[in-house]
This record gives sequence, C-alpha cells and structure tokens, in this order.
Amino acid sequence: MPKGIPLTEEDLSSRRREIFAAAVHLILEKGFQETSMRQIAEAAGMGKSSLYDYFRTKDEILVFVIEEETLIVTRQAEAIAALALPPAVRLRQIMRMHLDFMQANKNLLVRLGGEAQRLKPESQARINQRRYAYQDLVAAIIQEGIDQGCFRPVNALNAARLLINSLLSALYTSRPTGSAEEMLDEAVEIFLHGLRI
Amino acid sequence: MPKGIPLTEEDLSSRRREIFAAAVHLILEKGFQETSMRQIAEAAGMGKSSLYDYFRTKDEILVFVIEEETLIVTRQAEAIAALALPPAVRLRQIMRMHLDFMQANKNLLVRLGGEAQRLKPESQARINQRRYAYQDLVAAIIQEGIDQGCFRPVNALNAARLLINSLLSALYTSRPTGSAEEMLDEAVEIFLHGLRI
Amino acid sequence: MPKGIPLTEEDLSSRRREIFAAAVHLILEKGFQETSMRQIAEAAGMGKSSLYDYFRTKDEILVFVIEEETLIVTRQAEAIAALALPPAVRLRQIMRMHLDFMQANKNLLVRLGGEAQRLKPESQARINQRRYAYQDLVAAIIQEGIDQGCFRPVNALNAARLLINSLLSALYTSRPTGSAEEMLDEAVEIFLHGLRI
Amino acid sequence: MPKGIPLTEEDLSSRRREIFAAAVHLILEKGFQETSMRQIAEAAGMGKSSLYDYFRTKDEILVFVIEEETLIVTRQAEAIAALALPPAVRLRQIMRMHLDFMQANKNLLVRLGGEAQRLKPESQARINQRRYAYQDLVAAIIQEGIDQGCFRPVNALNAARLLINSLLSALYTSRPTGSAEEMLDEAVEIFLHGLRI
DNA sequence: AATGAATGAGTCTTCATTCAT
DNA sequence: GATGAATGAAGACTCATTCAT
Repeated sequence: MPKGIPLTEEDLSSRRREIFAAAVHLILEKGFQETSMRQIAEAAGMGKSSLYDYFRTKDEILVFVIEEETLIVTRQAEAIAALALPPAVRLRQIMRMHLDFMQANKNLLVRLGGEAQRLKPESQARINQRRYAYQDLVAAIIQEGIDQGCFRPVNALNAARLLINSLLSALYTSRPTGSAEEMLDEAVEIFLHGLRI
Repeated sequence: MPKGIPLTEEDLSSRRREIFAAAVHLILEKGFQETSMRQIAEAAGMGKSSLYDYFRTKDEILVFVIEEETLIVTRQAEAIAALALPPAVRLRQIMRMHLDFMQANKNLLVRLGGEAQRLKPESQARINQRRYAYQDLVAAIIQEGIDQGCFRPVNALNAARLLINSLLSALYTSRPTGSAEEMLDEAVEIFLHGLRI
Repeated sequence: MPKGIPLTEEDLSSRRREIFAAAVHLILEKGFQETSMRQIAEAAGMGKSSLYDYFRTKDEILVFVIEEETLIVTRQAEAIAALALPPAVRLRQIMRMHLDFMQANKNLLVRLGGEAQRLKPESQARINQRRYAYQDLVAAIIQEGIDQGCFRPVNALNAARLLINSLLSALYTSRPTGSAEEMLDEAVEIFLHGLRI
Repeated sequence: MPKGIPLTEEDLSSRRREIFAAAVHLILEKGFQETSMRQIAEAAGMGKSSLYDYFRTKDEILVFVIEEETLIVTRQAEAIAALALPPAVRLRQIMRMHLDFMQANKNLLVRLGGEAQRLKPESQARINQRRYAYQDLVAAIIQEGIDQGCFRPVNALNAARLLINSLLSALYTSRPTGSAEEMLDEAVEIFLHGLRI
C-alpha cells in the first residue's frame, strides 16, 4: 500500500497470501487454469497489472501456494515428529493432522497438485523440493521404527510415500465408505499393520 | 469413408481409437489441454471438423480415452479375478498387470486423470462408473479373502481403493527408490501384510 | 469466402492484398506498429482471428507489403531497363516511375521501410532479397553506361544505391524546394552529371 | 542530488545526457520503443519515476537525443565551414566528420531517425528545426561555390539534402561494396563532380 | 460425407505514467 | 527530492466450434 517504499520480502509474502486468499474460492470452483488473472485481480481488489508486482507469472501463483501449503504441513509434521511417542503413534497423528489441514483447505493441495503437472520442469523441481522434505520427515519416523525393531525392514522412503498417498484414497473419492477420518484411520491401520513384524 | 452408409457404433468406436492412437504422442508430450483440436486432426490425417463427427466436443476425447483404458484394465483384471488362486495371489497379479499396462501406455491414465478434474460433473460421473467397476472387482477379491478368513475384516472397498492407489506411489515419483516393479511389489506386500490376520 | 475449400496460393495472395488495401489508410495515418490487428481486421471486414489465416503474424503483414511493392517497382523498372535507350535516359525514366509509384502509394514504402528496422533478421533478409534485385537492375544499367564509355568508372552498385536514395531527399522532406518531380529531376541531373566523363 | 536547490537548466541537460549515455546500449540493441522506461531507469541507476524529472515523457528522450546529436554534428560542421578552404574541400571534410560521428555513435542517429517518424508533429517540428540548421549550413557552402562560379547553379538546399542523404547509402546497407569511408568518398565524388561546371 | 474458412470470446502480459510516501 | 507501488488501457495471438461448400 505505501507507494514509494520498496516492499520487504515479508510484506511481499503476506500480500501474496492475501491475494491468494481472496481468490481461492474462484480457483476451487473452476480450477486454477480456468481462473483468469483478471478475475484474480478483481477478487483481490487490485488492478490486473498490480498482480504482476507480486507474481511474475500466473504459474508463479500456483507454485507459491503449493510451496506455502506444503511448508505449513511440513512444519506441523515436524512438531509431531519431535514428540516422545512411539513411531506408530506419531505417524497416526501426522496423518490426522494432514487430513485436518486438507479438509480445512478444501483439498486445495490435491486439486492444485493435478494442475502442477503442467508447470515447467523448473517449477516442478521447486515444488518437489518441498514435497521431499515432507516425505523425508515421514520416512525418518518409519526408519526409526525399523531401527527400533518395531517395524519390518522396508524401504522407508517408499513406505512414506505409500502412507502419504493413503490420504488420497480417503479424501478424493466420490463414493465414500464413511467419514474421511474413518477411511483414513482404516488405511493407516492397514499400513501400520503391514509394517508390523 | 463409406459414403451414405451410416457408421455403426462399432466402426465409430474403432475410428475413435484410431484417432486417439494417432494423437496420443502429442498429448503425452504436451498434455491434453495444451494439444489443440487442429493438431489432433492433423495427426489423425483428417480435417478439423471431421473430428466432430467422432467426438462432439474436445472433452469427449478425454472421457472416451479414460473410459476405454479403464475398461481394458478392468477386462484384464476380470480374467485374473476368475482364476482359481488365493485372493492374495490374484491381487498381486492384478496390480502387476495394472502396472504393466500403465507403463506400456506411458502413464497415460495418470496424466489424463489429472486433466479429468476439469471435466464437467456429468462427464466425471461417466468416468467414475468405469472406475467403480474396477474398484468393485478388486474389492470383491478382498471381500472373498475376508470371508475365507485369510484377511482381517476391513471395509473391502476402502481397502481396494487403497491398494489401487499404491500404484501412484510407485509410478508417479521423481525420486524412485528402485524400479517401478520393486516399488510396487513392496507396496503390495505391505498392504497384504496389513490385511493378514 | 467459400468455406470448406482450401484457398489456393493465388487466392491467398489476392486476399492478402485486399486486406492490406483495406487497412492501408489506417497504417498511413498512425504507423504500422500503432495499428492494431483488431483495427486491421475491422477495416478488412473480417474477424480478428481470420486475419491469422492470411498472415501468421503481424510482422508478416509488413514483410508481405514491402516485398510486394518492391516487386512491383522492380517489374516496372525491368520493362524500362529493356528499352533500347541510352543508359542515362533509362535511369531517368526509372526514377520517374519510382517517384510516381511512391506518390501513388503515399510514400508507403518509405514509411514502412522505417518500421522494417524492427523486424527480426530473418524477415529483414527476405526483404533485402527484393531490394537487392532492384538495386542490381539499376546497377546493371549504370555498368552498361560505364562499359559503353559514357559514364565514369565507378562502383555500379554503390552508385545505384546512391541514385535510388535520391528519392528520399525528394520525397521525404518537410521543407520542399519545389514539386517532388522538380526536386527529383535536379537530383538525378546532378547524379548523371557526376557520372559523366 | 543537492536537496532543495533547484537544478539549473545546464545541470538538467548534463544529467539528461548521462541518463541517455547509460541507456544507449539498450536502445541500440533493441530499439527505442522496445526499451522500457523501467529498463532505462535501471540502467541510469535511478527510480522509474525520477526519470520523469528529467524527461516529461518517453518520447522526450528520443527528441532530446536526436536534437542533441544533430546539434553536435552541426557545431562540428560549423567549425569546418568557417575554414578558409574551397567549398568542395569543406564539403568533403564535413561529410567525413559526419560519417566519423555516425560510426562513433553506432549509427544511432539513423536508427533513431526511423523511430522519430512516430513522434507527434509538434516533436517532429522541433527535431526538424535542428536538421534545418545543419542542412542550411551545408547549403550555404554550396551556394558559396555557386556564387564563386565553381559549382553549377542548382538549388543549394536541394543539393545539400542530397549530399547529406548520401551518408545513408554508405552507412545503411547490408551489402557493402567497401568500407563506409570508401563508399562515402565515392558518393561525395559523384556529387561534387555533378556540381562541377 | 468431409472439409477448412470464419469467428468471437478470452488469454496472459507489458507499459508509460501518476501519486503517496 | 526521490522512489516504487499502483493502474488502466491495450496488444498479439489462440482456440474450440460452426457452417457453407
């Protein structure tokens, strides 16, 4: 808002979040690609071209949001990972937290994840860095369980991806067999059972 | 080609397949939405508007292919399901067949699956019918295992979705921990272990 | 206009000319770059995008017109060059013809020539091919005069460029010292005098 | 830089020159219109809007530079014109000086001349005033030669324009027949020969 | 039956300029 | 005095679809 003063990196970031927050309903309704820069600008209450002071490109909006949201989930997962609890319990808590986050954000991450396939490799790489951090975190817990002898020796990263993916079955079905929580719990139970010695 | 003689539904279908086969490489390279009708027509060696004799709309192409490919996988899965083998073995075979099919088709189904999010609800419903058939087939085998007492009593449909989803972790990662076969095998093993009593 | 029938190369060319003819007044008034594709389309009585069936790019319009007009001048010059007249006379006639053409076309070529500086090298090369043909034609007549001993031995191409350039002084001044014809005649006279032995 | 103290007209002018000097490479590379105010400001190491303290409009930059450079050439030509040498010799020297200047400035004036066509009439008039001064200077020398009886009686202004224009043939060809100096010398020789009695 | 010319809506993006700080 | 955030207007171009031949 102040006119002659350069925006700090922080201002930029928070403004970016505001812009997206203002436009998120459009994107959820119609998809990202189908939402035009004009509409986003209108929703954000700014001129079409001011948008370009915050995002150099339409795709940057997508990258920004995915990075941002993945980071939030990762941060929350880190907190859980640090607790003094058995691996299985921490994994359960992380998945629940993840589910809660997804639902609170209307599955935004899942929806946008689909659109991210179109991004240029360079942008995909940036996104993947964030995803990897989350996967690694989960994988570390699994590895811990393996080392402690409470899990079978499997490839921890592979297993982590499998677990995280379970969320999709729970969230992204048009033929639910219960609440998302119930579906997820059952999936996690099968997974943990599968790791048990 | 035959003039004056209306095309049978079968001719139509096989022509549709030909058209898509001719254009599939474009779609794999650039994505479906990024491939224009003109390019598809050119690849298929026909005029832009002749395309509309086979697909009333661009989106119909997407729906057709997804339906078609899902149907093929389902048919092959049905054959395996009918074998006189223990449920666990049949599930393993189905997943392997599915993986082979995906790889033979360059993950087309996964790629297109992302694009399908944009289709209008009506089209999505049509696609889902096919998906359900496949899920139900897998679920039936799981249920059989449960009934025979070799699997724990879980919601079979939920479990089926979980198993099918495992393919994604194996296929769709930019940080593989082995061959797709190995990753899938491990995932299936964890799953089956998880169902074991 | 016919809808399902491919345009012959000739149709294309004549349609291109029509389009340009319809829009030339806009371009003369405001300059080429300042004239938008929409305006050109409107002037030509067609949809914005139909324009792109005739010119793949806005710049192509520029290239087309310059090539076309240069070709016309060259053709007329060829006719004069073939006459059985002394070199000096033929040169005078060519310059007069060129002047007439320029005036009949409102100096279009001069105006557009300025804009052509912005074209990408590839397009400039295409244009230059045409310009060279014209320059070479004039140079040949000069060389003829040199060979016949009625002109001093100068570099014919250099001299040709000089002569052709004289048109600019005559046409493109905001402080004329007579009619364009008079100014040109005097310039040509100085030039020919300068070549005389 | 000095705060509170208004800039003298001279400071303004020298600051303008500095700004342009800093940006000239951009303009030579991409053309004037293709260079944005932001880029010019960056090159000049100042804020976008500070530019507007020195040039009220982007076009003013163009006008300023053309005026400035034309003035420099004129000043140098004046020095030569004042020498006690035969008209023909002075004309030769002026043309050489002009060529040197052009080459030292990478033909900037020619390039910008093309862009100047777009300026509004008012600005063009300002530029033309400067051009006229230069033309008049050259014309005066020619007139002198005529009065002294060493040149044929031609319209001096017309001839001056013709001579100055020769530079273009020498400088602005993609198919040179020698060094620019050689081409120019030959052109000037033809011209002077053409004036000789 | 098959084709391609025609279209209008819509896309992202750029830019010179202003104005509040 | 100097700055950069904000903007509105505009621009080239693409595309799915229709329709006359």
